Amino acid sequence: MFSTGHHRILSVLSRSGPQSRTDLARILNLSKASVTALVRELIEQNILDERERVFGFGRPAVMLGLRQDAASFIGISLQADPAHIVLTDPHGKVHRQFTMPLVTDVEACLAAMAGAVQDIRDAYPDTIGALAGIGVVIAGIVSGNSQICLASATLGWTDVDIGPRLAEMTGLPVFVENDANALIIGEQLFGNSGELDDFSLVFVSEGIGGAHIINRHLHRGHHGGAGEISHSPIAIDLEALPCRCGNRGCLETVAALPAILGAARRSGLPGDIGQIVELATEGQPEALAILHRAGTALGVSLSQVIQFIDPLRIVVRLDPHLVESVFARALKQAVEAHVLRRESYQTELVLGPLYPNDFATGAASLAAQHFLFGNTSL
Amino acid sequence: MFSTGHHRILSVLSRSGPQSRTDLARILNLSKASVTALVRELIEQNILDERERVFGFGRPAVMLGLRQDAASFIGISLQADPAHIVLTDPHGKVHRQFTMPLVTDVEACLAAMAGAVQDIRDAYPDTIGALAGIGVVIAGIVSGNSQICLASATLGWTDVDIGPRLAEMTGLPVFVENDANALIIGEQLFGNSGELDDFSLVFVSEGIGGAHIINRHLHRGHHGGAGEISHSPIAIDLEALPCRCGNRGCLETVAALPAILGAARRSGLPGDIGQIVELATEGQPEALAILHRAGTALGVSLSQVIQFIDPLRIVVRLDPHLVESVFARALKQAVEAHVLRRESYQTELVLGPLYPNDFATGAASLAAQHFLFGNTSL
DNA sequence: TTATTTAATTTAGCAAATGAAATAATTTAT
DNA sequence: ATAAATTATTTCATTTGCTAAATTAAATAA
Repeated sequence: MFSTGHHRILSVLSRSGPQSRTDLARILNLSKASVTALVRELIEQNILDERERVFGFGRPAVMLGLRQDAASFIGISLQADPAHIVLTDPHGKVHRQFTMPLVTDVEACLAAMAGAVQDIRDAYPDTIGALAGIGVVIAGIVSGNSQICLASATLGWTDVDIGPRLAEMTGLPVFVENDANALIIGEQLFGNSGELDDFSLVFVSEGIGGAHIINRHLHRGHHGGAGEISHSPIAIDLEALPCRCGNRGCLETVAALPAILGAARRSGLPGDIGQIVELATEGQPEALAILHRAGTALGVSLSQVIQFIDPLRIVVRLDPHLVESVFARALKQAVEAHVLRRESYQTELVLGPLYPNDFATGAASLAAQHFLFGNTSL
Repeated sequence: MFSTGHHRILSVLSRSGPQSRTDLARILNLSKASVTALVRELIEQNILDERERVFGFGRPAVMLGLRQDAASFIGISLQADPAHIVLTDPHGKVHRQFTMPLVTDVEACLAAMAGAVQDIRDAYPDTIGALAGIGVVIAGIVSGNSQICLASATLGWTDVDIGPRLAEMTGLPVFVENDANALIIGEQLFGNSGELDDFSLVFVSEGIGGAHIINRHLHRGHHGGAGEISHSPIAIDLEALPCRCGNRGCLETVAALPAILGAARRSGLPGDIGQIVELATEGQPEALAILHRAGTALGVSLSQVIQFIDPLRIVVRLDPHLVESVFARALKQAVEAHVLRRESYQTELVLGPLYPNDFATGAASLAAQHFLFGNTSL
């Protein structure tokens, strides 16, 4: 349908906002003749439209923008209970969202997802762009391309081909991805890191997950497990707790949400993260210690990521309460202390809140990425 | 000069050995017509030649191979004193090698390198292929493309443009690269890991260096420092030594060659790695402990690399004496213990010797890679 | 010998991109 | 107001890199 040329143009417009034809030719190293032709076709297909004119010396440049109604995408997160479902446009704006109970039975889950898709289709005849794809997020391992869930502990699935099944049921392209990977694609496509060639993302919730964009592409690793960070051996000296992986002192046993809540409970503190953060802010010593230790542990792990991979930025997404807490300060301190001092340059650390919706939005970004970029690089 | 098509063919032949035209068409997803034309041009340029015929059912296939005299390459290692210089063919075979004292004065160093190149040119009129490029290796940070040495502690250089300077003096393309990066390109092009999409390499000598091939490409990281592993915080619990980076307990203070020799000296053992390994083999407790500790420390760091990046293989290059020692066994054990158990699959760990020559050969591979592959992927 | 099979080449042609010239829409200078 | 300059975009003839289909080449099997 669309050629690489089309996708390359969409890629630039999605990432850097409206550009003129001449800009595009320069950015993409294409001739102006080619850009004219490619843009004409994209306008005919109602993917792009002409925006305001920018006046300079000579003939004004006509800016070209990605239409909000070029297409729409459904994102489904099976990452936790309840499942979240969103409908987005190509810019990542959420137009509709709801939840439904997570069903672990494969057939029932497929039926529920197909039903949700049908509901959305019924409710949205054509006010926004035509539905162009579905993304599904699971916590677990997904095969690189065949869109099969190889293993998921939360769902209890092994080698389940939800991708092809849901595609058949809905008649739409379906993309399945691991939670951290979906989150980083969402950050790349819908977030603020689209211009970066290399960046990493780590999220902290029930577990700790990580993913890397390397050379503009998601780095899956050889068996799809790249970005795994939760079992970094971090607490050798401290009272190392046993981890579900069999070792002791893994990052997850110190810095994941359940670990923080568990430590708080053992210290007689309330079992709610908001309250714990508040106590720490008021100076309560146990709360401070627990959050400080968790932040430091994650910081040390991130310093390793920085040394090994040297990304331009690491995005850390965590509970909104933690974003401005001791946890965050300890994290930054630990990174400062453990990263080899560099004259010119420092990996940027960006902390932001993680909302349950974000996984579903990430899921939608998978479908959007495919629609906009095809298999293109740049 | 050569198109992407040519380079893609050379890439396959270099990596997988001789192939028929039909094989190439299948491997590269090209039409047989294209392969015929591209191969004809490469044969006319004396890059390829026809080899033996392989008989099957129908018409026999003519195998095509990369000519040993297609071109030759000079590799210069300024990684340590003395500097090593090699002359190789496109398969990485070393045809001539020698050393010269390392000079840290920039002008003197350039003059020495240019002189060495001229000597080689004089001594080798045209018995092997025409000289097609020069690679230079330094211990330090090199800018991504402009071939400028940004910083090197051993040489005391900052922002020195040896690449362009040497290119001007010799009239040949020059490629400058960091030591670990050159080593991994050498492994990819001249070694046994050419078919792998993702692998990592770590070497242990005066320091510890690492590099990653991701998606067939060298991953330099945003400021060229990717692969940095020597300052992983590893020895928190043990008697952590101060490191030149300012922290304590870095991997380098435990597992690098000087660290091992230093620990041995403090225990009253001889200051030679061969003797230390021999003592350990005989069961001498201090020697065993020192090597075991060093191997374990490196193993723990590598387990982190495996979790974060999930490469298909990690190549570890170290002193020949260490390859079959307690160090190696401890390293493998530590990796086994710390990597999250995987059902189907395990990152392969390959230990091999590191000879002083290898950096120079790696340097030559940089030039060879450019000659053979251009800027191509696959 | 003849049919079959696989490899390689030829041929005509397409799709994407290009360079150079032409056209369009402005601002600045006169 | 008009002409000159400037920059954006389009047109058009052409090149580049590839392909599909038919053809030729060189072998084996019957």
